[in-house]
Amino acid sequence: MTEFSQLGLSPTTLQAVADTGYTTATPIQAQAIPVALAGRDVLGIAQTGTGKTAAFTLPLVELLAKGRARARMPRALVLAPTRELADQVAMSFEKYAKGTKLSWVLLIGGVSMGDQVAALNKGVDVLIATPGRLLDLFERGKMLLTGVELMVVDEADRMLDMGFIPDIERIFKLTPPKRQTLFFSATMPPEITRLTTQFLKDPTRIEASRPAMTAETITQYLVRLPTSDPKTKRAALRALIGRADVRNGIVFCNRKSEVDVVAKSLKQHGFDAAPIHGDLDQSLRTKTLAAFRAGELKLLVASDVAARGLDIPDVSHVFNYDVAHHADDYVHRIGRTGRAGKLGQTFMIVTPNDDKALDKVLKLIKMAPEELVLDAADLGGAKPAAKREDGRSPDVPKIADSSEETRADARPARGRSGRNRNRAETAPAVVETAETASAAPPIAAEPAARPTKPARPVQETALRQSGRRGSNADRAPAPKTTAKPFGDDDIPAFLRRSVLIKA
DNA sequence: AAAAAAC
Repeated sequence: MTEFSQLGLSPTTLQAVADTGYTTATPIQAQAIPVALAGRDVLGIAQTGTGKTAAFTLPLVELLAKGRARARMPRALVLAPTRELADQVAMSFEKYAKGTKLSWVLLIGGVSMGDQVAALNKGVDVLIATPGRLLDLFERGKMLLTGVELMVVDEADRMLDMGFIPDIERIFKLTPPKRQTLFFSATMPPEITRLTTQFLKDPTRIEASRPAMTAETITQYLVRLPTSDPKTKRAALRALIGRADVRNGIVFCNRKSEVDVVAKSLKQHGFDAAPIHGDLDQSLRTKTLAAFRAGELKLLVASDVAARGLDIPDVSHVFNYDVAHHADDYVHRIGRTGRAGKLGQTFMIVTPNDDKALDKVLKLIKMAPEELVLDAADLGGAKPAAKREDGRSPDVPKIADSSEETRADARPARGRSGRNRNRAETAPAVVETAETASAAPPIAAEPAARPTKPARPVQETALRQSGRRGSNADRAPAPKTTAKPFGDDDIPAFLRRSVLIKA
């Protein structure tokens, strides 16, 4: 374990780290921070959730602390593929640049340019941006990139997926060649390799190897339906939500239109749900995500905009209303739960149309999720209303385990190195009846008694642009403990666990 | 196959 104090960070930065409660660095942080502080380029091959954001934010804060911002001449640039991810980087700056005079601005689309332009005119040290808005502002002559000493590219392979590579290339060329570059990607397809050989100078390659994909902290279930009729799927979803002791959950759909329909339907049935996807107004996206993070919204119905990288600690359930067409997305989706050592349950609804997609998912995760069977009656619909004393809805469907699945004994984590191929130990099959179901691992230790706070004002979006954000008090802070790895919240627990493999 | 991202 590497202590933070060993990494060459200044007392001010260390204090900001200490304030978050972390003392030990994750592997990517332990490796990347000294290299970056030495002024060298970094090629970080790491998934989201390895503590990557702090691995580049901290050296950035440290390296920039000395100089001063000039009008329209930012000194550092961080690029992220989605608005929400860019916002997360901004939150990281908010934490770690606290003791410095460093200023930053979030440059993302979907919000007015006014505040962004004002901040640029005034002079800002760090731009945290999605490529589209950055180039838009650049073309309008709102900033020069010739003063950029440091550039960070986050989630490069996702940028590739999204068609951003020409933009990234262009932005690279707008910055001076002598800049220092910190480049992160989960995978290294040829296009990305080409980019790094072209724009990075003798980078130090740092690899947090691809982690194991599932763990005993995440219990995965699969529900087969005889039909792909949307009504039946929605009824099944309601039944599952009603059955599970959902504290908060994300429902993933493959299409934006489906997100809207499912969210609307859930609301009509009395569930506390709201949609999030790329076609929705940015202020709504921001507000919805903030409400979900704050525990004010129970169910987030999402497209894959929310599948990757989003740091929402403490999601108790993930529902795959649709089987992810891209198997990687399934792993990212379920990785939204089971974080920070908490238990999580995931449910995947499978219809006869989903065979191909399901095959790909099962191949990737190398295990067979337990299959649940819903009563025909449940497909008529369950409602969340009228709780009994035991906290369960009277019309909670009984979920019977139809499979002969066996469970692996809990194994000690084998670290993040390589895929664990532990064979599951054969144990007597556990048939889950209505009785044993209630004795299932407690997912939500917390009662429903969460204080409700008013939703955060939309106006905060504007505040963010200027780098003078409102109080952070309502953004559920990371739990403070003394001796846990730094950035632990960012690591889905399942990344550190053994894999269950169907015997 | 779809999502994401600039106006």
